Amino acid sequence: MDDVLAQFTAEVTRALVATGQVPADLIELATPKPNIPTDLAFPTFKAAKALGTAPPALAAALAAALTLPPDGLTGTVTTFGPFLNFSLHPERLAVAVISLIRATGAHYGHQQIGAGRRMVVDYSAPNVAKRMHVGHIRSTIIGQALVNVHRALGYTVIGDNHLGDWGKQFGVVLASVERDGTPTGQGEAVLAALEAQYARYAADAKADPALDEHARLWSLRLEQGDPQARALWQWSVDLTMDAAQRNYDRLGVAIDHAYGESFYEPMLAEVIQAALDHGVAFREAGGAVVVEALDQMPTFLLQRSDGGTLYMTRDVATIHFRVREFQPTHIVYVVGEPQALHLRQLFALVRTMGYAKTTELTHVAFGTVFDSAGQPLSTRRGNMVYLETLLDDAVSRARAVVEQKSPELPAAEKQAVAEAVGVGAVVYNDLYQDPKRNLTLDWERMLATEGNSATYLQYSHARCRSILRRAAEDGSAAQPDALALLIHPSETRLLKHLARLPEAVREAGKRYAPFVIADWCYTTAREFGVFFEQCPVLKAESPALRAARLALVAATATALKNGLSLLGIKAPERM
RNA sequence: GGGGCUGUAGCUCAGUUGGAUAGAGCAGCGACCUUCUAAGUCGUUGGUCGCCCGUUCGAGUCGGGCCAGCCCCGCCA
Repeated sequence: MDDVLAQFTAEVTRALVATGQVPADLIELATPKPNIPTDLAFPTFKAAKALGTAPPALAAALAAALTLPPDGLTGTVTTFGPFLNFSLHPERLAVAVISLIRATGAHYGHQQIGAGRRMVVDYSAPNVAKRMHVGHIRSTIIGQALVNVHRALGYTVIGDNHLGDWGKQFGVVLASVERDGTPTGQGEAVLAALEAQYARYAADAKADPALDEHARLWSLRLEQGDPQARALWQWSVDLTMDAAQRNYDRLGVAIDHAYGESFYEPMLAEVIQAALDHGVAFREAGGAVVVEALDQMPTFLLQRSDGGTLYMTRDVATIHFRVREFQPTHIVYVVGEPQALHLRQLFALVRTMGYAKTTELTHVAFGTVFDSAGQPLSTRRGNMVYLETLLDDAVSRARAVVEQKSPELPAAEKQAVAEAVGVGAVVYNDLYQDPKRNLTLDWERMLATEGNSATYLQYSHARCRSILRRAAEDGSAAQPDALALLIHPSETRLLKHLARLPEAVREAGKRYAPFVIADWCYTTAREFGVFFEQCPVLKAESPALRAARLALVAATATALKNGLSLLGIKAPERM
């Protein structure tokens, strides 16, 4: 089913072509900026030039010659100099938009443009034996939103959690466990303990070469499949995933697979050999396998001189595996901007090797998180913020606000609202702006309950639901409606914006930019806020108008909830 | 030295096939709760779109050159 604006555009295009005065390939319609009081414009500059006439003359001639369908979505047609402007017909807009939202419900905004395409999304990727921190939250939250958006667009999406469960540092993890024992506890607390003993061991090893050598030995035992090393490693993987899962559950994150780096260990020799055979890489005198001067990019390694592999090696193997296993049309990496060069090199290498001939490879780069003093967050600086404590803190602050604003709610509901609001604030903080910008962790901004904030969006939804609940209680919800009565300017503005959700979802997918949907949600909430002030619903002048406004409120609630759901934000019924 | 990202109001950000008068929020000032949730709404203050040049009917948007901030550039991930 075409969305309303697509129908409108098609209708206008058909009418323009039917005049016989302008060929279809010269018709480029534009959506004017919000400050321009029209809904669709035909800037006639190019067409006029091609036809050898003046733009204002062409606009006027077309306006005179146009015949629009009498029952269509187009209302008035006007000219403004060289611009030929089309406005939506308020009554028919209301009927079309609300009917479509009613018919599609929780799927309003969903479409099928991605049908038949398969997308692997690589996101989250926590490191085993470490807590998830703000660096992982960006990948996790942006990645899940992109998964949601592309599923809504009809793509078959496969999420893959590329766990950092391999590499040299595991020798230190295992050696420290051997020396200091296995910490016990729940969630991130036990991981914190493990991190601490890792740090102690690493520090001691700097002074004591024997400890360093011992860690190297554990690393080797692990790579060779030694049962004891393997068992300890598995224990740390399970521990990490348990803790991560608690965070994922709260964030509405569900990742289909977790093929960690370790999974690719058996495929690495083949990858190195293939690169050598192909000639894209060579083995230098010291033994290292080198890729040089690929697409003017800096040299990098596929194998260390001591025979060890690198994350590049595993990443090549990962693409090779994903292509064979999933036959994806797209692979999307939700990885920080500092790794941009690495991924460009990776993509260039697999292209050269012929591993991903028909797969589009995309790096969705996100910026670095800074603290309020402008310092990057790092364990070493001591300003690191961990995901679980971040969520807990946000929820407890939200709880205080709920206590103050809605003391009448039952305790269990207060807690549920606080969880939705607190977690929503953290999620929204990562989704309200373009991911490639750097982000400042600003508690005031993040936990704001006004302006462009998750809380404001949730509040707007709750207000809709509140009206609908009252209507259901007094029985007025059952009245027959007359949607064509919705012609108040604030109603029309709201309806026009509701009509834009499908387009916003498409754009968010195309640009890998969830903030497009966040923006849509925000504008929806604003337009609803104006409508709420200006148009009484339950006390509307007539039963028919009340019923029509109730339908608009219901449509707004549905659409807003859909938008929030794509972002992974819950929409409580009351708050 | 080479490369990437960013630069729009005091602060945080939108502005994407070039198009009309560059938009929000926060902060500041002022107004509105006997009417559906004031976590709201309205008004107002605030701009050399980093700088210069170019492309053209038209540039915040495209191209080139500078400037500033962050990041990356073989044996970590």
